[in-house]
Amino acid sequence: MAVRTRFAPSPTGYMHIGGMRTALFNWLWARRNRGTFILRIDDTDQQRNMDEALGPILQAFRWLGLDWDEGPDRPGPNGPCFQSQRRHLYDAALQRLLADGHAYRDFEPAAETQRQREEAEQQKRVYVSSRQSLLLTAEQIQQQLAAGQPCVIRLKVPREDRVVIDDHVRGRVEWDCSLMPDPVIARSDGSPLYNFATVVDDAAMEITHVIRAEEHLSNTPIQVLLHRALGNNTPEWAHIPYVAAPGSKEKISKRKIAQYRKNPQFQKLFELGDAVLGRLGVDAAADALSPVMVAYSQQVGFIPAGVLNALVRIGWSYDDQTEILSLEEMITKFSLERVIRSPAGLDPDKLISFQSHWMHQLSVDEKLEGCLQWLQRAGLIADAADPEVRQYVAKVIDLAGDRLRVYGDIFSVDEFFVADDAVQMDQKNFEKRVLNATGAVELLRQVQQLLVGLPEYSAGPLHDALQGILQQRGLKPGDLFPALRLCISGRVQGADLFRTLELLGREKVDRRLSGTLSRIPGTT
RNA sequence: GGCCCCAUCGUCUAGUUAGGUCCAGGACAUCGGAUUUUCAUUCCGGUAACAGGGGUUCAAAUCCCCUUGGGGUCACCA
Repeated sequence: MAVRTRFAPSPTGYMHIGGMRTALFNWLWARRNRGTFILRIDDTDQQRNMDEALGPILQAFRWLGLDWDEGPDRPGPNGPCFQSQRRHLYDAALQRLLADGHAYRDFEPAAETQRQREEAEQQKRVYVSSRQSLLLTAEQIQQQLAAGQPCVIRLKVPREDRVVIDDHVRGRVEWDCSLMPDPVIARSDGSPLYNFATVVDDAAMEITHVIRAEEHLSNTPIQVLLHRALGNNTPEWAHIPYVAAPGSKEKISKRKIAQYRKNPQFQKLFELGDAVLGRLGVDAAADALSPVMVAYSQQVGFIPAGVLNALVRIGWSYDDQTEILSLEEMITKFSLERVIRSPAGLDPDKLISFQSHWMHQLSVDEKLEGCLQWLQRAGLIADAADPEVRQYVAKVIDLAGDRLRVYGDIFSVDEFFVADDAVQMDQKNFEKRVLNATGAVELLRQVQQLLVGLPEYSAGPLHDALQGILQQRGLKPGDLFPALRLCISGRVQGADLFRTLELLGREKVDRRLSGTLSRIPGTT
């Protein structure tokens, strides 16, 4: 039978990193089996603006290159992919269940049910539904209905049964039905609940493998029972571990961002993110964007290959060696059997490491397209289409080399883009290397003179000339290079100094040197 | 609390189904060293783990039991 998997997010307005990992596993399983991947929208409880809430989710899929065979924009042979548009199916199934006696109308007031629940808990007794409404005769039920008495519809759990599944990752898991309350499958307004709609749709869409996070494991017996009651074939199950917060076993959550900021393991990612997002005018401290969301990595300038590689290795491995995998390799190598059982924490450091690896694989042209976008959004370049700008940026990228891990890292060499008087000076090092270093200022003046008159302003000659001064004066590289770099870029560290000088060019270097040196008090 | 799940270096994991080749392998992080004008990269090297206790066995990270710990879930949310 052809494999059909689905990922069914509810439109929340953002794509969660953990959900993305679940989606990836579903997608991978479908692709590796030449099956079908379905994107279904679980919007049974949503009143908000669909476009707005769904947009970011589809956007995340498109960005990462996970395509769907059936989805919001392309209904499958089994109907639309919005649950809100499949109501007739749920209604029909409900009628069937009611007629068969697998489900019943429960007129018990919610407060009363709640009371019983609490009472059972107090008495340390397992709570199961009272089923008082089952005592009603058909006439009584009609009367209640006619009187407008509200009721929910519950599945009548066969209490003498057991549910046993053979989960692809967890193995055999079983439940005793005598311990289960009758789950509500339709609200008093007749609308279906998640567990019910899911089962109806999974069956209608002929889903063969339900691959979802472990937190759904407790929903499984209910869904199995529902499938049985409906006479469906039960899909195969694979409950993958949820994605935990770095260094913990707790499910990673959007609400705990403030906590994560204090987490040393999250340090680097936040530093990277803050630096980039700050430049883009995005308030990273606000709730709107956080590392828990897929959009965060995109905004910071991660590339799909890096994110995908990090995601696939959370809770899954191919063997004891393979770390680097392209999407294509994942497709051929992925298997449910090698999904790990215990929760796995997202490792921000490893994310960055995978990202660096894949970024380094990109050609200068590919990096160029990305960096141009970031530079433009930060207002550091005026026109990304301008051939001269493009050529210049390409050179900067080449010079930056491995320092460019994410597109946003282009901001770490912003000395190539800001105005001469807008260079941010590392004041502390400036004092140490220039102001308080004996003879530094005088040396820099001599260097400035030398550079202005240098016949050929390129890395080689620049190197030779500067080395020449050092030799002449019996100085070490450390006496000049950091100081010079500071004057022209504001930083003590960076890419090759001579190539930096060359790229910046004679005029800029001279202006920056003049500007910096003129601000030094007590000198003329 | 009930039900269910999980437990190997700081982290992600290999090894557990078929016990021996594992005084436990890889990757990231970290620490040292080499290269380099600095940083980054690259290359070498180091530190570092089978939660605890009982069994079974000639032999257990691997099988069984118990304990402990962690987590998920218990809605007219998804």
